[in-house]
Amino acid sequence: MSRDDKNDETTLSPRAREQRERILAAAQHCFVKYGFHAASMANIAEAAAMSAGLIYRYFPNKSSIVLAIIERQSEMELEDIRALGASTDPVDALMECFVEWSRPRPDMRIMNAALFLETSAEATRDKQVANAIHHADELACTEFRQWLEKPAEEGGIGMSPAISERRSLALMLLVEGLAVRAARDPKLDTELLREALAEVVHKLMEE
Amino acid sequence: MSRDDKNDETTLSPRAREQRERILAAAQHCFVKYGFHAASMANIAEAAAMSAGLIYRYFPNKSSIVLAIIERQSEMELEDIRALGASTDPVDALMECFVEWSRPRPDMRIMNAALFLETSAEATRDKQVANAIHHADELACTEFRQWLEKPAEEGGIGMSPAISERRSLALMLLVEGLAVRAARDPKLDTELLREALAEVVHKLMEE
Amino acid sequence: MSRDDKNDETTLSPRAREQRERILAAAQHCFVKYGFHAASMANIAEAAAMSAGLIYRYFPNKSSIVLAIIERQSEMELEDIRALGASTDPVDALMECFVEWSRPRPDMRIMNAALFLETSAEATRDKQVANAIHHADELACTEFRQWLEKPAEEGGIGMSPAISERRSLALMLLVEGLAVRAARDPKLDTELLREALAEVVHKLMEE
Amino acid sequence: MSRDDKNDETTLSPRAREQRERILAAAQHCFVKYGFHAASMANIAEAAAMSAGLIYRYFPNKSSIVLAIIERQSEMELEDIRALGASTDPVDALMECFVEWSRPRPDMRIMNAALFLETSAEATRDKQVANAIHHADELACTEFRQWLEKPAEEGGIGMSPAISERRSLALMLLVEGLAVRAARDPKLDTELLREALAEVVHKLMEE
DNA sequence: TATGAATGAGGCTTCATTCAT
DNA sequence: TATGAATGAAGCCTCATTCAT
Repeated sequence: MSRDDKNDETTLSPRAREQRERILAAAQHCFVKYGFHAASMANIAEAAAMSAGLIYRYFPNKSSIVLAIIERQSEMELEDIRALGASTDPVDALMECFVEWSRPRPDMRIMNAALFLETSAEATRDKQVANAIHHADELACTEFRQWLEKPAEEGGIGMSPAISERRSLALMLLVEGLAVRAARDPKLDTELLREALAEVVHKLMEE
Repeated sequence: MSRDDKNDETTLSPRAREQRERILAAAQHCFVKYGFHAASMANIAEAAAMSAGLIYRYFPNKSSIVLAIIERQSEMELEDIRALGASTDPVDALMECFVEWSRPRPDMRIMNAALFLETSAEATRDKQVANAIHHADELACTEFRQWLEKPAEEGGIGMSPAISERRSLALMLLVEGLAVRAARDPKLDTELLREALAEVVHKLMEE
Repeated sequence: MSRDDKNDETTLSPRAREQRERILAAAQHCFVKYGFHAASMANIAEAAAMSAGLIYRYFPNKSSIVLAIIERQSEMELEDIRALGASTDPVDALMECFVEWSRPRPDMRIMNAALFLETSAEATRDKQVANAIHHADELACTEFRQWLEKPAEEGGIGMSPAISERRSLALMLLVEGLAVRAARDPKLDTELLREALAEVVHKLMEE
Repeated sequence: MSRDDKNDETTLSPRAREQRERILAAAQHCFVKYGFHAASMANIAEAAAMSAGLIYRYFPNKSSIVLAIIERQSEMELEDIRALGASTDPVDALMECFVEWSRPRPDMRIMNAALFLETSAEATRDKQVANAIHHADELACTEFRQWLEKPAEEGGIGMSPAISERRSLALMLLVEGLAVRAARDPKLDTELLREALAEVVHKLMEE
């Protein structure tokens, strides 16, 4: 969370912000394609159409880029979850997630299954990543609970906190399992998946 | 699956098989600790208490070790799933998985959450890994279905194939979500998790 | 000595001279702090509160700055020696040198032990530096001799040229040894040093 | 002083010791030629006729090589001082030092004026270097004092400790000044230098 | 005049892999 | 069979220098 003031988004010139964005997009592309470790700064530089040296004007080192990507990714996850709550049919929202995550070249979207899994694995080894992830997960979990507890008069289910605690966890397992599936079997029969999801999700939303 | 004949397990001398085993155990240890890319051949050689050069007598290169580890891992997954079916209480079996996966140093066991996730991510990029994984997943899924469909007279639930197809998929999502949780939040409250799992699993086992 | 005409001090506008001065002061500061090689143009630019690019309007490259600093330094050395001759007690003057040279942050003064030593070492490798230094040393030596030979009626010692030739060399060894000491042992007991210097200097000033 | 056990000279294989020696000789050569910072690992590798990577089997990084060279150099300095005490005429010994130090290519000897000066300058900036140097200087100073205090019946001067404290410091200044001269003016008239040294040294050896 | 973004070469270091022994 | 020395390519990063603005 604590960023170098130099790169603090609030004090960045438009140009600098633009460049950072370009680099992050390139990095995201390369990380998806090769993985965090296998992607080289040269790969990223090429994808960003700039020299490798220039990247270091905007990021102090490679791992800060990784971290920035992880933070961005976490934000996307949160948005996904919010979309899930906002959608008429949560199953549709989940399916959309699956399809997007398993797309071979998700250029436009930060969230990507392989990245998500690698990030999760990295949390096991890198304290900084672990912290970033933990924070993101807390937000995600809260979001799930608020969704389940939203009163009926607001169009929600109005689940009791005692139950929502368990159910939100179950939902997280499901969503994260979806990410694993997206990576391991991107060609999974979507109809079958939809049915399976529909069943579980509905069971989980009953009081 | 198509292995170099030289290393085909059926033609291997006992000595060779032993050495391969030693190397794989060491590699597993290192991959868990550092990740596939960050673990070096030197790390593995040291963990195996042999010279780096010797490893190349048993494996043509690093990625063949990775592949072998992935295959072994898949076998362990299968065993986990079988244990799940065999246990009196599947929830207990799941909890055991979670605890083992999230252990900081699972020296004795091949299956490990971080490894599983990294492997899954790698499937996105490496065709060979993808194939190995796909095969493993099919076996796993079949196992789940057989468990759900086991006739009542044999102590099973006797679920109908039409339903078990969906439910086995849901179970996989759950189990794989568990792996993600184990990596992202190893200190997760196990009591809460048990309750959440119990609820979903029981719902999924109802006709 | 042969400078680029563009930067010849005689043809420089006051503005340009001012800028050069600012750069040199910054460079001196950085060279003392980091050493000739470790100090970067970016460091110097920051210390001079100007852009890196602008420096190149006043100096063709980094090594020309190094050379300019060396020349300035030589001038300071000469002043030190003159101060030594002019002071009532040469030992006091030497002590002052030592203290200034070994100061951690001699911001105001160009002469600095570490810089002096690095410069001397560089003379071994760079012909231009060697020339600059040789010239400076000749002036310094002459200064010493003139001081020793100054007639008694002018308040001097009136040493004979035959002897002053040797003694001035001995004095240089002493002063330069002082620079080495300042770098190697800046916390050297100044009282002891004063006594040691007093003894030798007085012996060297006897006919 | 505290070395990595792996590189502890007492546990090194003959081969390893040989290689370390080869690397150090090459490094010494390059450091003299280019300076500590300007000499690259590639330079050293080439001079040692081995690949750059191989150097890292024997030294963990460049600065450990620098430190090793500094330690060796300090040992040579000590030997020089001992030779000075042991020689019939200390002035001869000093002259020999000067000549050796100022040789353009002192391949056989570690001690070299430029290296000595650069080391001294580096002590200003690097704590590890400062420590190594401080230790070396203490030994050197002790050596000087023991020489001056050696009783007459053993062929010494038998100087009193009170005086030797000052005189040994003066001698160090002189010797170190000699190093500076060797770097700054390697073509200095040796006859003149000898006379100058003879005079001061003899004065310093009188009670 | 002044900026600072941009480059490209080069520096240090690691590591999979080979090979003489 | 086993070692571990050796290599070379590649990775990350820094920096003097240039150039469009």
